[in-house]
Amino acid sequence: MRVTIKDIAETAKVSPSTVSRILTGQTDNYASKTVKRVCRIAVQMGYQKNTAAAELVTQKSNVLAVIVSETKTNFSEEIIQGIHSVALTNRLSVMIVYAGESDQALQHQAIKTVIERGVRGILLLAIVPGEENTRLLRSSHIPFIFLATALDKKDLPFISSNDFDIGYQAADYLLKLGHVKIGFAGLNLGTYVGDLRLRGYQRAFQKAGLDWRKEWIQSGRWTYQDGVNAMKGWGRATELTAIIGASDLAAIGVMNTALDLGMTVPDQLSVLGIDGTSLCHIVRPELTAIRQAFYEMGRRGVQILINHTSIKSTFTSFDILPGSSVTAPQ
Amino acid sequence: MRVTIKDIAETAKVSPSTVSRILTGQTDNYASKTVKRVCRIAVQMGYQKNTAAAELVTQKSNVLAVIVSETKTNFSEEIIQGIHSVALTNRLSVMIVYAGESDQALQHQAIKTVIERGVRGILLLAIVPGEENTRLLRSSHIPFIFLATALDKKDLPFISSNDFDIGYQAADYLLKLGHVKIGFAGLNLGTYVGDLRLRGYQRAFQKAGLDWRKEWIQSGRWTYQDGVNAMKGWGRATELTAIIGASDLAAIGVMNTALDLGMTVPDQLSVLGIDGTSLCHIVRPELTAIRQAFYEMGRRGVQILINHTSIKSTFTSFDILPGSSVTAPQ
DNA sequence: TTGAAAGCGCTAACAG
DNA sequence: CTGTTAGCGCTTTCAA
Repeated sequence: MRVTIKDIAETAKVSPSTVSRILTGQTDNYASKTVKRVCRIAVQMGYQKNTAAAELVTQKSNVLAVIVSETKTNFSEEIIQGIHSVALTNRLSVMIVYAGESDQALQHQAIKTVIERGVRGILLLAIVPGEENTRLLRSSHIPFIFLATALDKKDLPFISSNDFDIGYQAADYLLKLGHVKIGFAGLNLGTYVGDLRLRGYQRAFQKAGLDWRKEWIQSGRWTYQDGVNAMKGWGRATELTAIIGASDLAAIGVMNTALDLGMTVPDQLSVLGIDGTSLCHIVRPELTAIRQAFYEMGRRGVQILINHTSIKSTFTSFDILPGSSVTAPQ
Repeated sequence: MRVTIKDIAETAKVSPSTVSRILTGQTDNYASKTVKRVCRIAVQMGYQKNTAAAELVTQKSNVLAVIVSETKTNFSEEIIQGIHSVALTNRLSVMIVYAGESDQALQHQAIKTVIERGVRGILLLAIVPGEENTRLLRSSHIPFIFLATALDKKDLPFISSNDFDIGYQAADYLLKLGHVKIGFAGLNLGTYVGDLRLRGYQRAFQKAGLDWRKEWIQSGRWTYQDGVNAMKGWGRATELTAIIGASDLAAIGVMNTALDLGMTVPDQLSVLGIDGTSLCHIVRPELTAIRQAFYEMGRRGVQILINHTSIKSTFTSFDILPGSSVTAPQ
């Protein structure tokens, strides 16, 4: 049996309440010799607090839950680091639970688990919730926020980039360099985020007074393989002079496939990623990308959850991560 | 206030114990109409179990803790997936806590947190513990196991590859291809794992009746940058015809730097990684690597912790992940 | 400066 | 088939 507060109380010849108060730092009005004695005995006996008991009585928890999509997104690590950085300074611990991206049953399971633990807040990473899970979240009265994915249900709070702007800026960046035939690979069309990015892209063309073509858009699910497939589809003789990857991985898929086809990047084909993760630096040529503020999303998410202000959606900024995979058309 | 079992009991006109039993699935000897009624009411009232209370009374938890090194290791994801796969089928949830790799204070904090939660088991990823933390772990009486890092303290259980063999096989593979001047970049010498890999490498040379040189070994801390630095140090005119990276990232650092220096890979220089993570596929040329069984480490780790057999150290196997970064010397 | 006592929400004997 | 009762380990009034 683990040693309890009561055991300490007995050996220290004080009451359990005294031990409790001292161990939780309320030493203000205790004789300092009592404090010292109790602490010493606690250590000697190898006392470890029982968090479950404490949480039960105080009715609050110091755990933040992060529900992560299982999908191979390589940016979650960065977000989680942001989350940890703020959690640490607030003496919160972090519990990470995996769920499918859109498998509602798995999602339900994950959400239920963390609600039953009475966590202090819930951060949902790249998760798109169904009706029922939305209800479940709401009914828990636990503060929650979605990260890295915008949602079209207006009353669900999220922190993400403005995906319309991302699409717009990506296309605009290439258009301004002089490209006019620009592909878009790996976009998950039919999702809110995917559609927004596409509309941003289209808008940039419209503003430039140029036309885009349907066959320049190759949808997918943000993956490396989607980039590969798109590029294979367009082939070596493509009219495109620049391609936007819907994610870093998709862009790298495009780039590698282009290289495999014997094309040169960026001279024959410019490739622009979206995300700006560490992968950009380790591929050759280094990937130029729209860099999202993932770390910041994590930080801000926690801050919003623990400050008892109202939780509303915000956008984080993004910028261009310079690389060597984009140039003006030759 | 959240709905409790007592609330349900009242509206259903039964006792709390009845509700408890039904909700925990002990419906065997209950009138099925009672069961149905109770379940219906529970759902209607939006009941969510209070896990803290349940764990307090049953004195056991369904949480596995994973303590992860903050160091930029890119294989932890694979291990964690392995952990989750087994956890899921055993209805265990997983809590991930970050700690420094060798910052004993951060480690202590992390270990303490999970012990205080009374978790079911502790998995430590790429963590090398100090004396005090070892004691702390032991004194908790919670089963624990180290993953992906061998330990020289014989009584601490771990699951990892045999690092001596890895070093040996890596060198042997290149020697058998005909290389005789082989570098080793990014090894963290002074650590148990780093030293073992080096000894394996040396042994392979000895067996082949060949000599290695001190300047062929460039130590570091497994990072990309260490690979870059090592290759910069050797320079374009190096006598080396093949290089082993201590990790995939280190190998990629070597490879990219060699390319930047105008060398060709693998013709002028073969590069072999250690780890075999997904990065190998997205770099060009694709990285050939010693592939460790990370997913399996995670799976086996959980199985060992939850089977109440004795917990002892084991090795997982490794193999060669074929790529295009290694060839016979030209 | 300290203690007594109540109770958080749940489970599990033991009783009927 | 169901209820009564006790108690997990902790915190926190209230009282001294």
